[in-house]
Amino acid sequence: MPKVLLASSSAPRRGDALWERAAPLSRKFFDRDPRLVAPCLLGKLLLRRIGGGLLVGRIVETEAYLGADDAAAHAAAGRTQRNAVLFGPPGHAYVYLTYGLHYCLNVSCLPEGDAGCVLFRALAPLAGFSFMARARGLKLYRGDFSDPRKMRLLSSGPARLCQALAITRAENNGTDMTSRESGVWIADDDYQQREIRTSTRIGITKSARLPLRYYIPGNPYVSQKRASSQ
DNA sequence: GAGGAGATCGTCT
DNA sequence: GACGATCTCCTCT
Repeated sequence: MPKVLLASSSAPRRGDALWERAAPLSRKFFDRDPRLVAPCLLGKLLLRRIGGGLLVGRIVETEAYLGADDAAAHAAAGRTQRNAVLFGPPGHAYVYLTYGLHYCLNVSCLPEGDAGCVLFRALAPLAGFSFMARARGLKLYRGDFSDPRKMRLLSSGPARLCQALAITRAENNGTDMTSRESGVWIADDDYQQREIRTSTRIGITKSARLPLRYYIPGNPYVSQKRASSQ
C-alpha cells in the first residue's frame, strides 16, 4: 500500500480562512463533457482539509477521460464495482490505485448514468507545504520552498499529488468535491488563467492520439516529457 | 540530464 | 494470470 501520512494534530492557521472563502464549484460545472471541464479546471483551487489544517494547490495540468468511445478510460468497458463513481452524479471524487502502488484522483463529469471524468495531473502548491513534504517523505526546509526543482517533487504527477494531499481510495473515493464538508473540494478564487495548451495524454497506450491533456505552459509543475504538444 | 528497469497489487478476463 | 492513467532509483553519457 502507498505510504500515506495520517491526519496530524496541527492547528488551523490564520491564512486558511482566506482560502476557504473561495467559492466551491457547483455541480452544474461538472455536469458536462469532460473535454469542456478539464481546461476550465486549470487555474482553479484544489483544497484538502486534514487534521485541522488546510492544504491548497492551484490546478495546472488535467486530462479528460471519456466513456465507451475512449479505450483508455476506466469506464470504456462499462460499469464495474471499481468505477461505479464515474457513472454516478457529477462532481464526485474517483480515486483508484494504479500499478499497485499509487493513487490517482479524478472528478466525475456528465449527468448520472453517463461516464466521464477529469484526472488531476499536477498542482502548484499554495498552502500546507510542510504537511505535503512530510506526506511525500521529502526533507524540505523552509529555504527549499522557493526552489522550483525541489518543490515540483511535491505535487507534479497524479500519484505525487495524491500522496501530498493524503488522498486514498478508502477515505476519499466517492466524496462530493463541490462541498467543503467532504474535506476535498474545488473552488474558484477568481484567478484568471489566460493561456492553455493541449497535447496527447501521458502514460497510456490506448486512444493515445486523442488531444485530451490540458496544461498551463511554462508552469514548473507540469509534466515535461512523454506527451506530444500541439 | 536522460533513459531504463523494477516495484507491487487491485482489477478484470 | 495479465495488465496497468506511476514513481523512484540506478546507470550511462
